[in-house]
Amino acid sequence: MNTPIRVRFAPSPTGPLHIGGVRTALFNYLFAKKHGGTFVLRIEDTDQKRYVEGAEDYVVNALDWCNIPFDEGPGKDGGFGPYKQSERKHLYKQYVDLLIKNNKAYYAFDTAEALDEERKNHEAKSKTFIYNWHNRTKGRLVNSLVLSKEEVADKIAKGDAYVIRFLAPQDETLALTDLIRGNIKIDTNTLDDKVLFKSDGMPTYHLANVVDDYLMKITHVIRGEEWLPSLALHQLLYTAFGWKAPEFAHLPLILKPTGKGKLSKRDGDKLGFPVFPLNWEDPDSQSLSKGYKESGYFSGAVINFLAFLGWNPGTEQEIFDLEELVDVFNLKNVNKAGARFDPDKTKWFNHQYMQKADTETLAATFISATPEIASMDPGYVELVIKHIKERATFPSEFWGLSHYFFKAPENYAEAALKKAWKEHSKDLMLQLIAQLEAADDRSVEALQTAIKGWITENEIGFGKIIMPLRVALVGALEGADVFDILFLIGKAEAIQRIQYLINSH
RNA sequence: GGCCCGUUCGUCUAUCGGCUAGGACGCAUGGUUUUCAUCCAUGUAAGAGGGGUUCGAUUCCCCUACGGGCUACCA
Repeated sequence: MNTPIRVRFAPSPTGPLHIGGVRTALFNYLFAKKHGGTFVLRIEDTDQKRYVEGAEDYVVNALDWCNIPFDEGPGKDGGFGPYKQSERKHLYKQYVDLLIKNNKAYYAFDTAEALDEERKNHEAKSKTFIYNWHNRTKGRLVNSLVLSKEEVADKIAKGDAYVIRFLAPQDETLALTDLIRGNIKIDTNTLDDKVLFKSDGMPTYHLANVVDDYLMKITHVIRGEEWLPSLALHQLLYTAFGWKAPEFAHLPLILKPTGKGKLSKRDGDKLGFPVFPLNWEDPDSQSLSKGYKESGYFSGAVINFLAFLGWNPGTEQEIFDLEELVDVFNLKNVNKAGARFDPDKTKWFNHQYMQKADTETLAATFISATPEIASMDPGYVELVIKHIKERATFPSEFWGLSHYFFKAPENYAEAALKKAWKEHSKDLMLQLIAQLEAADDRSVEALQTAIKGWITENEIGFGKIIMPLRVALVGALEGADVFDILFLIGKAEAIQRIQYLINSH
């Protein structure tokens, strides 16, 4: 009795998929998986002018990286294909003709220039030009509502350009339902007669969207709030066709971290955080926009923080993997208000995921990304990672955090030297070398016991030993536990580094 | 301008008429680390304003303000 749940993510290939788009895809995915449904990807490329080469592949790759692959879509036919609207072009005309036949739509021959002119005139009188009931049969507009049947047929036969407009009903109050926002009432007199079919023979978004959702048996339309104003039109279209409309849910928008408006590409450039999942090189300007992937974000972290933009589980748990999200996701917990994007919190999420990440994998990527350690033993690198990952948010920080595990410092930080290197230091370091040579170095603990014991017994003071030792090993007063460093690089290397500091100061 | 949606700490949010308004990020302070970071603890800080409804409103209704979206032969 239950109809199978089918949702779709329907981006337009006009550029790289924006992080807001990824969130829409994610919520669709979560909803589908939660209900054992199907997640469909449909490419809405009805506007050839805005088509951008590579954008479609980008969407697929991005979803793939995010681990939210589609069940049906381009290259994955589930019996409802094709999944690109340009390949479905032939389907739409018959539906719009049906609307014309039933007096739900009409031909309009107004040129773009003529309409622009109307708009300007209205604006000059500080009025708004709306193509609908109050002027479609009056004024200067040319359409099949005012022309005779013969005139219309004649114009079409002659090859005059035309569009097909929806005939919005008059004096009706529409009761719309949104799963997130509840009931919305709309006066149909405020609606305009939207173009359904363009003069280039392509449908507009509104027509293609409704027809395809119907043909693809979509049960729930989960999309961004920017579509809320179109809900009335879409509902009306379903009614006009005599189809049962799907359920609708409009997601709150993702807003800029600071300032006004919704998150845009420029915010990322300006504030230094990605707004795209993957790198994107603009084919025209050749300019590169950084992606989350290439910036060192874990896809799980990106998904996690995206899920929390406009949604929350109602509990105090914040870290969720994809499966857990599927488990607890609920449209009822989606907020109505727009959510400001917070780059700091995304970094915090990434830090959390860094701690959970597999050290062997981290070591492997670290090695391949760092020429200095290309020939290092992966086991050793993994040990190093274990010691430094708690201080890292991104893998790109690894080298800066761990270089002293691989090579001796080439110079010493001025401030560190000033603080740690005193009159007695040379002598003490010489003594330390002697202690190290004799020390049991089979474990960190043994090493630590030996050195600490020596310091305590002779009442030298930890600072006098540990600080210059750290400077010798690291080159600065920073880094991991000094005994961990000592143990990992080995006492021979450590002695060499201490000797070098003694000789040079 | 018109239409629609929204409004709890700086930010993301919990609260489904009865709370000292909870958590997280950020920030501050303290502790751990004789380093730095992490980590831990504590602190900081909110219900846009005005009317109703009610014994009682952050929660329900209305108005105003503010924010956002849409207003193309773009999606």
